[in-house]
Amino acid sequence: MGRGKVELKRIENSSNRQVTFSKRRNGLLKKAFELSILCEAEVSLIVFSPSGKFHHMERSVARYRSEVGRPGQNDQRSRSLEFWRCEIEELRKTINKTEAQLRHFIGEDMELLGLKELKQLERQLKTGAERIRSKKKRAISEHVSLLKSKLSDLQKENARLQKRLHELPDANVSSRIPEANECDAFHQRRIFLDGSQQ
Amino acid sequence: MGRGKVELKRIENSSNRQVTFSKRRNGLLKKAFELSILCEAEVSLIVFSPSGKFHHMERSVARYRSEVGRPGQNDQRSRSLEFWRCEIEELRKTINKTEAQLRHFIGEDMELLGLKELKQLERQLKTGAERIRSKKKRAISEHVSLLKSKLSDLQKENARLQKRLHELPDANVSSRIPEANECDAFHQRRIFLDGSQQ
DNA sequence: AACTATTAATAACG
DNA sequence: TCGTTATTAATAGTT
Repeated sequence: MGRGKVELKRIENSSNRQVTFSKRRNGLLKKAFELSILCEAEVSLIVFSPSGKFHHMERSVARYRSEVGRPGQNDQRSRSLEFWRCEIEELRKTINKTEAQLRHFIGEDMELLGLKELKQLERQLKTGAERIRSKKKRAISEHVSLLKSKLSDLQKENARLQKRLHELPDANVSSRIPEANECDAFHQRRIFLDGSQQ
Repeated sequence: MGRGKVELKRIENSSNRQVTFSKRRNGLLKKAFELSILCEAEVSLIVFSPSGKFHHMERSVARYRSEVGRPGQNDQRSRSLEFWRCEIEELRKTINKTEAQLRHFIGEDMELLGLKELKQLERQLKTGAERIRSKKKRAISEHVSLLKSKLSDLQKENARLQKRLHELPDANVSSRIPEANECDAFHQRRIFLDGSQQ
């Protein structure tokens, strides 16, 4: 159904694949839902996109029961589905709570916080900031040491190369050779720039 | 699609319902399979017929794992449970990630962070701390206003009571009554202490 | 289960 | 992403 039939194999064009995924996923969810309504079936459809996003459609006996108010058929299937859904709900709650805390740390969603919570938050932030600052200091000083040792190595290498150049007969040198001090300055500037960018 | 459209409600005729279930279930399974191939998606479709029969279609890492890792376990029930387990695993991962971020904010678990991440973290903390400080200020000033208005009300009430006491004959007063200014000072000191503790 | 008249889904395109 | 349209695919009712 479409302008021409498609053969059943991975769609190579990534953009086409994404579009087709989106359309067919919706179609599938719709049909799954229809089946569950028309035929009173328990349907559970789970789709992970290639990029890892999660989509699902579910209409189980348990849900139907709660909607219609019909007393339960306590068969194992619906109970096990129920169990997993509960488990998942719990996990989602945990995620929401943790994410809320996270937002509090960056100063969002604070409307419901009391003075006490704000104070605690501030203290935690202060501790955190101090620890991070000291960690950063350490990281920077390590980085600087590394740069210094690189600089020193390069300077030594420079000296060695210059020495070798001076030892060569003039005939082997085709173009102008920079003087030792020019060369040094050139290398040192390069190194300095590299360092400052990191 | 068929001779006339159908409305989305339970098919009352039981035989029609069974036929439709069978047809649509096959269609759904087919489409789910196509989606998984065309778009490289992980798809799990589980259908329980009204009479309790189980049908499913899946193409996913979980299936691969359950078939390759534990060859004996490929009965239908355990496979459907496998998907829920998978979903739960994903959620747990999300929780772990969020909690790690949270620990970063309080300055723990920073061993693996680079300079860039540390800088970003510091900036976020700073912003957060500022927002929290201003929110706290607002909360405190609101609290102080509240206390002030309470103070004012109490002072008025005091004045009123004292006036009534003075109007009474001396015989009705059993103990010493504080002077108006003593009373004021007492209240103001209490309120001041309350305010400074918060 | 097979058949078809119809509706629904969707591939390609804008 | 969103809408349109030419086509194919699914399927409701029928045999």
